Amino acid sequence: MTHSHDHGACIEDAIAKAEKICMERGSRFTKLRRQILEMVWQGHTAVKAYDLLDQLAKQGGSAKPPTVYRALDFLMEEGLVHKIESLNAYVGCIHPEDTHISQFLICDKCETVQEMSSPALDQAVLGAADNANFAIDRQTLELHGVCSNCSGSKKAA
Amino acid sequence: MTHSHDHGACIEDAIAKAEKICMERGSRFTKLRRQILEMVWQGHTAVKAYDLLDQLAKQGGSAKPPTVYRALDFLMEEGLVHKIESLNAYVGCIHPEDTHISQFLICDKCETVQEMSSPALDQAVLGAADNANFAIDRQTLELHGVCSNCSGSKKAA
DNA sequence: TCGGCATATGTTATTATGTAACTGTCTGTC
DNA sequence: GACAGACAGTTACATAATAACATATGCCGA
Repeated sequence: MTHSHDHGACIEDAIAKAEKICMERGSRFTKLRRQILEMVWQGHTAVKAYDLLDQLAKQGGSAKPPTVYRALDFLMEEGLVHKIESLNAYVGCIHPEDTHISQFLICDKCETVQEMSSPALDQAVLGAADNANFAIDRQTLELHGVCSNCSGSKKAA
Repeated sequence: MTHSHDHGACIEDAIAKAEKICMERGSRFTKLRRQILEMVWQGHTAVKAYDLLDQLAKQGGSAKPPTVYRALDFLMEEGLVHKIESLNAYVGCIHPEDTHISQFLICDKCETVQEMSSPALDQAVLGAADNANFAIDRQTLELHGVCSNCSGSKKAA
């Protein structure tokens, strides 16, 4: 997943999708928002708000927290970024074009955050909530552990 | 769940279990820790660390953050309390006697936090991780929405 | 019973995370 | 160009959590 790949392509792809989505919805993908989104996408790890702040500061400006948080709020509303609650950090969404439930595999060694989409898991979550007659609005599902890269294990063919 | 019930019994039960568990393990269930645990159990909602701090302060002392956080750390280590990551708040565990994975239904109306235990969901989580060849250490599974009490809906018989 | 160790708590200070409220600025529309 | 609405800057603060050191407390063996 995270190992050797052309990450530049990931970033470009993310930005292109964001542009398209905002265009379609009539939301404004401003310079600042693009900048923040690019920073969030600097890798496949979750990025902290204050790290974004520092990076902005280094680029010359005198950025303050609200600047970053507002941009992040916008990006989250548009589904371009997710917040990882257990890390207080933010990660780029890999398929922002369709609204979806987000479930994450978070490697505590390499810090890679992998967004999952498991229909079976979705179903199980819905089923469990339904059993309790609970109407889900949003969910936080974050699995911490060690990814296949770091453990060196391979999926049996 | 949370509606009319003898909550005093819940608290007593929680404290009794905590006492027993700490006794068995040789951990010290001090006055402060008991006090914090009682406060966490003041209802079936998640409680914020700084609210605990305020309550301690009102009881006369001059409590500072580390006092509360250390007690919470202890209680979490012993499995007597869980942290709700999406709320930065803490809730009493309903069955601390056996170590278990924690999954929560969090009502955004009445704020009740209900701890779930769904084997099917457990299985689905394990299955999804296994598919990605991911070794889970710990998980955060928090479902936000509206509980059956607040929606007025009832489970079909 | 006393000394001493380990654990628990108190205290001071600081760092990390996030928001409120007000001000200025830009952009598109009429 | 005047205006409304959205965006960004700025100041101040609120909330969440930890580091580091000081003090107290309980426990155990000599």
